[in-house]
Amino acid sequence: MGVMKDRPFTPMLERLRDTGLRPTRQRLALARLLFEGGNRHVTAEQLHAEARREEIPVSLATIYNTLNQFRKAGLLREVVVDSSRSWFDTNLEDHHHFFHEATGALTDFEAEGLAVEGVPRAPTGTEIDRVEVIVRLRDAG
Amino acid sequence: MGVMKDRPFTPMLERLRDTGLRPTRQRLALARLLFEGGNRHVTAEQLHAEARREEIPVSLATIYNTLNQFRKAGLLREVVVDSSRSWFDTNLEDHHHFFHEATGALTDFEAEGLAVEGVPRAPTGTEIDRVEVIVRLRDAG
DNA sequence: CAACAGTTTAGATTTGTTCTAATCTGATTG
DNA sequence: CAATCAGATTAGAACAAATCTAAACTGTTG
Repeated sequence: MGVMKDRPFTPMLERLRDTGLRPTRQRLALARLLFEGGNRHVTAEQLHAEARREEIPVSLATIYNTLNQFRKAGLLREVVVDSSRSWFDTNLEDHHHFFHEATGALTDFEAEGLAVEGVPRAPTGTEIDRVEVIVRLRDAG
Repeated sequence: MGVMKDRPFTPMLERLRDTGLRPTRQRLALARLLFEGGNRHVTAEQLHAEARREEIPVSLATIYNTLNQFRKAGLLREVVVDSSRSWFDTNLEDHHHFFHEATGALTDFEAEGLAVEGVPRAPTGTEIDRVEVIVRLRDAG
């Protein structure tokens, strides 16, 4: 509801064109890594390493450009949980995150079933953009 | 409940000694900036600038050391809202944050009155450390 | 297929943070 | 109260993530 879900087989090429981004070799290849095969979280360095493994010729600068363009185009969301690097999340549905401090592992959980009540009103001149819930985990003891 | 609150006039010196940190000139001066005069949020650079203004001779390295030691000692909490820098919060009570994306302004709101319900159980082997709520704000339209 | 705006790139740059190793200082002890 | 020494501070180097630069390249359009 709300979010217009892409049909699973919309070719990447079309999806990119729709955002106004030219479907170049690099963007197409990165889009495939990111969007084919389920939701995922990546950092720029991770995606770069993965691209190298798949022998996709793409520079780190382009990885950063592309992640930011995809984010601006609404194809990705940034998740801020870790002050040392930026995470990007392909899951656009309403959801929240588990963050395991010890390992840096980031996992989604659906917002369905979660209720945040009693959020105070936004300060004058502002309005609420999004309520983000981060559940920080430690090893069970 | 839970959090042992310091009496407001516990001298800084004692508070530091209690944490096992030697009350040096620098730590004492920084503790005064941080803890006297109400709760606040600072970045390392901000605190350094402030110290310079007050003519407290302290290096940026010491600011970082001190903020991290205070955090480990439980005198400060780190707030992760912004992937470009670390914020430290002197408010140790149970509370959450407004974050105004446009200006970078960070504000507290009390957890009292807020209810987060339906948080799924923690993945096996882990347990919930803390549930953090970040209310991201945009300019009212 | 010419032309050009948009894209990619290597490498330099910037920024926040941590590290290093030399110097200094608060606490302890005789 | 002087000597000692673990712990603290420091300037500057080093590091890592991210952005910028300007030159080369490539989709698209006419």
